[in-house]
Amino acid sequence: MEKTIYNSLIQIISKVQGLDINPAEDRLIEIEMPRQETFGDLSTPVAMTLSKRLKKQPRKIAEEIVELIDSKDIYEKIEIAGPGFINFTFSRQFLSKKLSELLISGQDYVKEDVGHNKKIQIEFVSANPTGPLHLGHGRGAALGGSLSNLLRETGYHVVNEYYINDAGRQVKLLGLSVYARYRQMSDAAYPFPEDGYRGDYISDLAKEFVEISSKDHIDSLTEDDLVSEITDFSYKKMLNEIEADLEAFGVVFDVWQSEKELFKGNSTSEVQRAINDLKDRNYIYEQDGALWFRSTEFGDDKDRVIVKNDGEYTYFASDIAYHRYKIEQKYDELINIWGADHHGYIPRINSVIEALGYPKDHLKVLLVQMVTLLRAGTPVQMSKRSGEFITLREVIDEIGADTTRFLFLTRRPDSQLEVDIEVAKAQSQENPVYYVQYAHARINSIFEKAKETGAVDLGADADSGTGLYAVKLPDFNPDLFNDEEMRLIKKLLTYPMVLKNAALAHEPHRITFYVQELAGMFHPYYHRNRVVSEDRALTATRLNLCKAVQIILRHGLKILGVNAPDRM
RNA sequence: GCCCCCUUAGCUCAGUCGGAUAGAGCACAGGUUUCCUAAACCUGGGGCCAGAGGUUCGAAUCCUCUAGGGGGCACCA
Repeated sequence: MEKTIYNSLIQIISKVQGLDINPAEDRLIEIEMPRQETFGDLSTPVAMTLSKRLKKQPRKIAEEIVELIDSKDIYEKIEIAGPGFINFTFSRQFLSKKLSELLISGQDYVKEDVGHNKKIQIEFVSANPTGPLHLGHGRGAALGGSLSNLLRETGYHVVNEYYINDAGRQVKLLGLSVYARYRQMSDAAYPFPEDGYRGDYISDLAKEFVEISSKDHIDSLTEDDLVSEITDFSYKKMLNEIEADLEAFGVVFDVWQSEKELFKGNSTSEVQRAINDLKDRNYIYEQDGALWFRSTEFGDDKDRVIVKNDGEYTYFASDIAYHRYKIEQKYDELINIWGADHHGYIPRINSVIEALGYPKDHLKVLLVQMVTLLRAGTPVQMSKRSGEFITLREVIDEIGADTTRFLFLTRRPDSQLEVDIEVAKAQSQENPVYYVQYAHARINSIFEKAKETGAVDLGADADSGTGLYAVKLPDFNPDLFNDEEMRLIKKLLTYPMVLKNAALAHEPHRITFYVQELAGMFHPYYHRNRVVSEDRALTATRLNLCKAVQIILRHGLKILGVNAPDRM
C-alpha cells in the first residue's frame, strides 16, 4: 500500500519544476497513517516539506503533484487538505487485489526486506551465572528475543548471543558461598563469605554437589581444588538453569560466549591481542603501575584502567576483547541490550569501538529500564546478595510466559516498569494478551463451524492442529464487503508498514500495539456480522477476510514470542 | 556536585526520526447470550501532554531552565 504511493510520488517529484534533488534521498517523502478516517487511508506531508525548498505555497505544490498522478483506478479519491496534506483513499478494487495477494502468500506476504540480509548481532541478558534470572533480566530477554524475531522477519541475518561472565570475582564468590554452605553441613559455625550469595539455591547447590560426588573423591582433594571444583559445578549448573528458564520464556541463543575463553592462551589470548591492538594504535599508557586505556580521546569522562597495579585484568579488559572479537566477526551492526544501571558504561564501550577504527554507531546500546516489583502494592526488595528476589521462573510459573512477555512488550523499553505480581495474577482474566489470543482462537472456531456446514474444506495435511493454515478458501466477491470490513482490510494492509517501521526503530512494542488494535477491530466485527450463513457467496467472502486477520495476528504474535492458540 | 532515563485521563501506558480536533486498555456506571467461544460486545463521563521560556508555516514530540521520580558516577563486577 505504502509502496504504491511512494513509487508514484518518487516519479512525480523528480519531474517537479525547479527541484534539484533526488527525491529518494533524505527521507523526503514521508507516508503516514492519518489518525482520522476522514483524512484518507494514507497521507503525505511532502508538499509542505517541499515548500521550503521551492519557495512555493504547499497547497500549490500539492495541486501540481495530484495533477500528475495518473493511476486513477488505484485511488477512490486524492484530496488536498489542511495546510497541504495530500490524502489518499484507495479504491475497493485495489484493496481487494491486495487482500488476495495477502491470502495467497500467507505469512510470506509480510516479508518486508528492510535488512537486505545485513548481518546483525544482538547480545542480551548476559546475566552473571551466579544465580537464577530475575524479572529484570526477563525484560531484557523479552526485548532481545522479540527484536531478533522482528529483524529476522524483515530481512536481516541475526545472531543472538549471550556473554557469560565466568571469569571474574562474582563467579569465585559463588563458589566460595557454595563451599561455605557445604562446610556448614558438618560445622554450623563455619564462616560465610561477607558478600557471599545468600539465596536458598546456594544451599541446594551444596547438597546437589555432595549427592553427585563420592565422599572418597571429595576427601582426596585439597581445599583449593575442592573450591574450584565446586565453583565449576555451581556456575555450570546455574548456567543450565538460566538456559532452561530462557527456553521456557521462548528465547533461544545461537552463541554462548564464555569470558574465560577470551583469556585462553596467555600471550596469544583474545584479551592480550586486543590490548596489543590498542597499544599499536597508541591508546594505551602506563601510570601508577597500572595500564590505562585512553577513552577520554573519544569523549569518555576519564581514562579507564584495564590492568590493575596488582597485575589483574579489570572486567573492562575482557569487555574490550569481547567487542573486538565481535567486530572481527564482520557484523554490519552490533546491538547490546543492557539494564539501565549500566548506562554509565556506554561512553567507554563506544570509545573502544572508535579506537578500533569503527564509527561509534557500529554498536548500538539499547537500555532497558528497571523493573520495580510489587506484591500487593508494596515493593519487593531485590538483591541477589540477600537472596531476596523474585525469579523469572517464578513469574512464568505464576502468570505464564505469554502474559509476562506481552506485559514487557506493552511498554517502551526506556520507561520504568512497575509489575505487581498480585495484580498481574489477578488480572489474568482481563489481560490484554488473552484478548489478542482469543481473536486468533475465535477465527479458528469460525472455520470449524464453516467446516460443519460444508462451506469450506479444511485440509488434513496442515501445519496447525485444526488444519486452518492449509485450508483451501473459496473465491470471494469484493463487492460484498461492507464498510466495516473495508476498514478491517485497510488495517491489515498497513501491517507491513508497521513491521518495517518497527524494525527500523528497533521497537518490537509497536507490534504489540498493532496486534491489540487489530483484535480490537475484529471482536466488534464478529459481534455485528455473521460469518457462516446460508448465503454461500457472503460466507466465502467473510471467511477470506477472517483468514487474513488470522494470518496477520499469527505473524505478529510470533514476533512477540507469544503463542497463537487454536482454542482457548 | 556531574551525567543518563522518565513525567500524557482516577490507574497502567501508546502517540509513527515535528504534522491536521491528543488515543487505547483497566477501573467506574448501565446494558447484551433461543446467534460461528461472554477470555467477547454495546452505551457513558473523563486531559493546563509536570511547569516556564524559546526554535517555525506547525511542538506532547526539538532546545534551555525549573520541579518531581528512578538510575549511574571504582585500579567492583
